[in-house]
Amino acid sequence: MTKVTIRHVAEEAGVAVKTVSRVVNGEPNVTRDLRDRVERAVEKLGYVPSMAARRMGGSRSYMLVALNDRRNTINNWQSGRGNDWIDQMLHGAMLMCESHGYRMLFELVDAASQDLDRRVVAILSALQPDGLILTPPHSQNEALVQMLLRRNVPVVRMGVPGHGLGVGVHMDDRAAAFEATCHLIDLGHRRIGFIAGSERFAASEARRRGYLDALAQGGLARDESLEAPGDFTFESGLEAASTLLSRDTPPTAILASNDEMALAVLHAAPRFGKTVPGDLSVISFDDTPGIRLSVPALTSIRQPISEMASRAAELLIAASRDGPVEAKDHILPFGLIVRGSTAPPAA
Amino acid sequence: MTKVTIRHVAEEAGVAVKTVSRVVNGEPNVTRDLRDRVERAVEKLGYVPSMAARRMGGSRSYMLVALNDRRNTINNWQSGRGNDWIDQMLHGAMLMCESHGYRMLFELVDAASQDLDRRVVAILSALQPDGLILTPPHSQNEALVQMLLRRNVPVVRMGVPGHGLGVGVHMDDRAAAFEATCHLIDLGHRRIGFIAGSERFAASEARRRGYLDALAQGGLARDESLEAPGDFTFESGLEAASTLLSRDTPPTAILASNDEMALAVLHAAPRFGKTVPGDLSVISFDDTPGIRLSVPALTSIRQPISEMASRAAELLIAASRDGPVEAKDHILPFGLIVRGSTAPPAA
DNA sequence: CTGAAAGCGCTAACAC
DNA sequence: GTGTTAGCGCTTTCAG
Repeated sequence: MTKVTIRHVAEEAGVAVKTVSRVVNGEPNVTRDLRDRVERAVEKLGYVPSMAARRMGGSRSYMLVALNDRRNTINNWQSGRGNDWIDQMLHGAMLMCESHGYRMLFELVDAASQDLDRRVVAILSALQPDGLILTPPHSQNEALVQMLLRRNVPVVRMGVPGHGLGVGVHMDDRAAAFEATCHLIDLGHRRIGFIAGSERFAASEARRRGYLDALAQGGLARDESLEAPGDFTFESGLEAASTLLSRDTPPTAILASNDEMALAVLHAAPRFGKTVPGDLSVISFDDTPGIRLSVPALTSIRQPISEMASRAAELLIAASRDGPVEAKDHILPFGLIVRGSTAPPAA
Repeated sequence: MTKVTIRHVAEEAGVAVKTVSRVVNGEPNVTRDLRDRVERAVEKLGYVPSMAARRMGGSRSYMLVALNDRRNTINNWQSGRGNDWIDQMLHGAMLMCESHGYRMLFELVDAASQDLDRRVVAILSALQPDGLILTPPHSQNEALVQMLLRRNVPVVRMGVPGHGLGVGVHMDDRAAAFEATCHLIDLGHRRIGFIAGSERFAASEARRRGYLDALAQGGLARDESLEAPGDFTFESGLEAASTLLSRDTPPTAILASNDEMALAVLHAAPRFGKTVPGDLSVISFDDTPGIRLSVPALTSIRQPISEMASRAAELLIAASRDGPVEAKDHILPFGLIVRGSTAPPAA
């Protein structure tokens, strides 16, 4: 447990502490010879700089913090429903951090908290990260983002457009809903239902827009009675499905704003004498792990979560070296994964 | 962005820095009056101690590291299959850490790595955590644990018994397999198949033992041709199912060592003209999120992952205050979740 | 190109 | 009870 410090390396190599520091951090102005000697000493002693000391001495902490909604996250964990967003975010961000010698710390703060700002500032004070990744719904909290920007905290907003307020890394939800709806129209559907997502999330409105865009382009009149509200829960999906399917002229296809609600449609369909995809096609958003196992497996829009997280981390790490991130949006491609829940309407 | 340090608080309250430190850390020997003054100053200034500085000055880092297998974890992420173990581990450990003012850092190291020890030591050197949570397969690597213990790193081994080598937090896999098998026997099954898990994991052998225990207690002779090997993958489950179901006298029930392989049995059954649970009952291990969605939903043994992680964190945090953790095992209760995949055998 | 010295914000040890 | 001092291991600044 004898700790190896930079001083030990310096002695071993017969150089000054600062020289070791230069070598370890890849700084210029070291002769080949000294560099070799230091590297050999580092190797021999198994030296690894202490993160804490680096933070104390220098201006960087080699750490990024990702902020997630506490309630949502814990709910997902507790219900045993899994947590695809968290998984994919870790996937993307951790690996990117790793490849740059950074660490990713993942923190939970309740988005509905009264003293949200205070809590976030407390995290920043304690951790002093080199950057902050905000996920929905935090990432759409303009007041929060503004406060952070005012404090010069490097921030990337994930899952939403930055609209000039900081940098955003996201997919085009509107285009995705458009493409999903077009897929249904191409199959021959004319009455296409839509189950909206929670208004707490900006993506919900974008998805509705995309749905309407596609109707318009397909020459189909908007029928508001084909649009049902939802809040991303299974229960709300059940209710929306009942509303839509009990109409006199029910839709032959439904676009649900997330997987959970689409699964609810699958669940509700038999009660209305509908088989999927025979009598009813279903498309969902998110492509979470479970939907491969449903019967039928769901056709779904895949969000590039790990890619967004990876990009977010990359931008922040670059910024910690080269100065402020440019306040622009990075739009990453989504995918339409066609599985068994979509088919032409019954003749 | 003006950083608030302990010195600012000391000035504001008109006391010495050490007094602030005492108050913030809940140490004794401070009068009511001074304590109040300091607390008010802390509140007013929004002071939060810097983790890095705490680590530098003191003997604690207020941080725990959880070590997971890199390959497994990344595979699960990439395949979009979800990662229940990681989710539940974070759930348990993070919340426990949070409630004690600790942080949880989650690290990936390839268990098959040639220089595993070196990599782990590098993590410890960089982070200097107050404790290390080992998960399978790292937690069963005796050499690794021994190295860690030699270096006086506080360690908790998750998912496996400690056998006196450090502290273990786990469930009783043997008893769980026993109970699952008994459930099948109680339903009236006499020919019960078993699909083993990968030998890389110690739990696999324990599960086989439990299966055999139950057969013995139920007065059923062991029939080795009812035991098929597996490695926790869907493919291996498919192969095992084929082997078992193509016998002249196929089993009427199968106990699979994890969900993935059980889902494979569900998938294979129709090919052999079997319906589940009519002709074939299936029980699995792990109770991951997806199996609620399979048809039928799987009866499964639930591992108390979040509880184990929570306990592990608790032990480590206690140890960082009160000295070494006692080298004993903590056995947490599992659950048998009965769903739709088990029923009495066809008459 | 290299090195010496001065902190970073905190706590441990010790004095008062 | 309370305050003072001396580091922790690094990087920053500034001399050489």
